Amino acid sequence: MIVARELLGKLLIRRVGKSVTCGRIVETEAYLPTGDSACHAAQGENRKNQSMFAAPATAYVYVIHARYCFNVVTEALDTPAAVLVRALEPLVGVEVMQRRRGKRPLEELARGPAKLCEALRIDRSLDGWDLTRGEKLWLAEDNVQFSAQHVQQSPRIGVTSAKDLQLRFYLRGNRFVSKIPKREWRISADD
DNA sequence: CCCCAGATTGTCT
DNA sequence: GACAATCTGGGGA
Repeated sequence: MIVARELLGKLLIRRVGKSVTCGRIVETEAYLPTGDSACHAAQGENRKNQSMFAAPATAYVYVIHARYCFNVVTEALDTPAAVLVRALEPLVGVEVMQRRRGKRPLEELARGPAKLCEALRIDRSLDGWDLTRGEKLWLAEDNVQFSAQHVQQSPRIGVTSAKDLQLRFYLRGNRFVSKIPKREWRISADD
């Protein structure tokens, strides 16, 4: 949950051969190891979710509705928690993303968890990938400040259980965020 | 095997 | 905002 906030503003970088694509994280959701029925590991470990039980900074990539979604594992070994990255602001390799996603406006390239996976070509082969290796797929700091924007909190999108938990975080006013609630009811303190 | 959930998306009204 | 298309893997028979 803390990591979900910390990941906002960070860069997600992907290299496939010579082509590099990179985006700034503007929207995340936390999935907790306990008391969260929406967490994929709530029913214990299986082949599909086993990378959630891996070390922190492991990638957890799963398939849903015939699409991929990308998570960062956040807790210690055998404690299944992860942060879903829901939206990116495309920064590097826009043409490559457009080739992968079809020629769409900039806002449509990575606004949504499965859209960003298509734009960065993230698939199940990256499930369990160590994000600290600094190759293929990794995270980095952004030089650009976003202190002018505040972190907004809301319930998670699309979940059918634990709807009440406010575990989604996004940059208020950012045009690359996938969905804005009718009412923005709670603002978490900005660092 | 069969059934079906599911952290989605695109299209249509 | 409603809804159908899409498909993998878990769980039951």
